[in-house]
Parts: sequence; C-alpha cells; structure tokens
Amino acid sequence: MGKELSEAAVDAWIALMRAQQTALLKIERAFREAELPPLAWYDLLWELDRAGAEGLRPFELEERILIAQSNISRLIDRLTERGYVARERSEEDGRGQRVRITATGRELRRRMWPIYAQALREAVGSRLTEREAQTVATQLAKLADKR
Amino acid sequence: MGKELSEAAVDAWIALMRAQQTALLKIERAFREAELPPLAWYDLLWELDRAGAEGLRPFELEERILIAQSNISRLIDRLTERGYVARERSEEDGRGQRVRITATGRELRRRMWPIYAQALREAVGSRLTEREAQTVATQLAKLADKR
DNA sequence: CTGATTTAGATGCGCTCGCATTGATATAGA
DNA sequence: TCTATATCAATGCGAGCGCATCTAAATCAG
Repeated sequence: MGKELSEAAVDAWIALMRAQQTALLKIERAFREAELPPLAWYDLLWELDRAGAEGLRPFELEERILIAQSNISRLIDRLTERGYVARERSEEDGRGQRVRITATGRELRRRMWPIYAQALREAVGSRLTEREAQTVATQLAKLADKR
Repeated sequence: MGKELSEAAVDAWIALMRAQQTALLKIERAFREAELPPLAWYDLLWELDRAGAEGLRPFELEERILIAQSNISRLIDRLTERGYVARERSEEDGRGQRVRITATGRELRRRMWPIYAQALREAVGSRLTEREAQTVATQLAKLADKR
C-alpha cells in the first residue's frame, strides 16, 4: 500500500471503531445487568487461570491483556481487595511480584463466562458466519501490532 | 450461527478489541505528539463541518458519533470554551439548541486532518490491501447495530 | 384543556483511564 | 568493581466516562 490513504481504509477504520464500541457496550451491559464485574476483570482472571499455579508477573499480564501498566497495577489492587487474586513477592526478581488467582477468583470467572458467552453470541457470533468471523479475525490481527 | 458460540466468533471478538485499541492508541498518540486535541474533537468538528450552516442538534450529533449523551454535552462545553463551536437556542424546540462550527473550528479540523490521515495510514491503510479493507468494513458493519 | 408521559439536554458522582514521575532493583559497560 | 542505564511496579494528577438524576419543554391521552 502506497503513501496515500485509501477510502476503503478509512471505511474500515470507522467500521472498526463502531463495531468495537457497540459490541463492547453490549457486553459490559450484560455483565452489569447480571451484577458481575466488568470485562477487564474477566480478562485478567482468565489469564491467571490459564497460567496455573505459578501465576504471572504483572508485566506478563500487561503483555497478554491490553491494559496499560498503571491500570494493571490498580486492577490487581481491586481484585486483591476482594480476594480474587493474591500478590506475592517474586523470588527471582526483587522488584517484582507474582499474581495468582484464588479459588474464589476461579469461581467468579466461571460464573462470568456464561454471561460473557451469551452476550458475545448476540453481539458477534450471530452476526457473522463462521467463515466471515475467521476472515475478520485474520485481517484484524494485522492491525494489532504495536509497532 | 446457532445458539452456540463458535471459536471463530471469539477469535474475531478478541481480534476486534486488540485491533481497535492498538490503532486508537496510535492515532491518539499522533494527535498528542502534534499538540492537537483528541480524536473525539475531530469527529465532532467533522460532523459539524459537514452539516454546514444550520449546524446540528446535540441529539443529532449523538446519533452520528459514538459518544453518550452526557459526554456529547460536555464535549460541546469544551469546544465552546475554546471557540471552536457555538451554541444557540433552537428556534423549533424550546428544550433544544443548535451547535455550529466556527471558522476557528473549521481551521482546527483542517489542521488535524493530515495528522489523522498519516496515523491512519500507518495504523490501518498500510496493513490491509484495499480489498481486505473493504471486506473488513463490510463485515464489521454488521456488528455496529445497537439492537 | 389538563394531567401524564416522553424527550432534550445538563449535571453530580464515582470510577477508570493515560500520562508522568518516583523508588527500588537489576543489568550492562567502563 | 563502580557507575550509568534500563526495567518493574506504584502512585499523584487531571481528564473523561457511564450512570442516574434533574429541569424544562414538548407530546400524548382522556
């Protein structure tokens, strides 16, 4: 692609903004209506659940979920306060820590999933064929590079 | 498509979140580095510029750009303070108002565009072929419906 | 016409965000 | 080894967000 900005690129960008906002709003609303915490909590719990017993370092979480460092720090604060995750000093790095999910945290994530899945189905799954979803995922992956 | 949530849909959703976040961050950064206001200002100015001499009612802006009512109201506040737009009581509706872009506002939008275009080219245009961009725009449009 | 409902827009509130900075430790280079 | 630089995480700050609520005007129903 050359130096000019194609109209198609602008259209794709606008569609991207609208689609994300609209879908995100629906999903957050679903969580709220079910009296569950916001999506960011799910993301973090999910990564920690996957990470298993060793947990993750905050900077590893930062790489996996798309939240800035300072917000990761405070998100961990909030989850720690409620006992969904636990902090622990890192053995191998004196500056660092390890974050692990607790049993309660795992349970919360499990409760959140059906709500998430349902909302996702309505906002995304039901609107694209499997094939379309695959294409979209592939194309959009090209935009996710931070460079 | 049915009642189940396909893996492809989840992948598309995650890609959507990441792509939007990443691209948006780049664009906002570009504006900041050029010492220009954020994207939302551009969007609002652009709609008002297009609307011409009659301007728009705030609720019309709300339909066009993806910002909640209360935030539209405050965004107009900020732009009014700096003289980029002007409020005026609506003739036809005593509850309402008309918002119009000023000459300074038009000028600001004009200055913002090259920065925006450049960032958009880097974040989106250069990463998709024209054809891909079209496909993405078409598919994503299906997710933008608020219902 | 009157009262009830709806709609337009503003505002208070609490929360989260991004940025910049700080403090502490780790790593690299002379 | 000693110093400079880089990295990890926390925090102060100001700004913007979404929600709920409020006021005023418009619309609807009887």
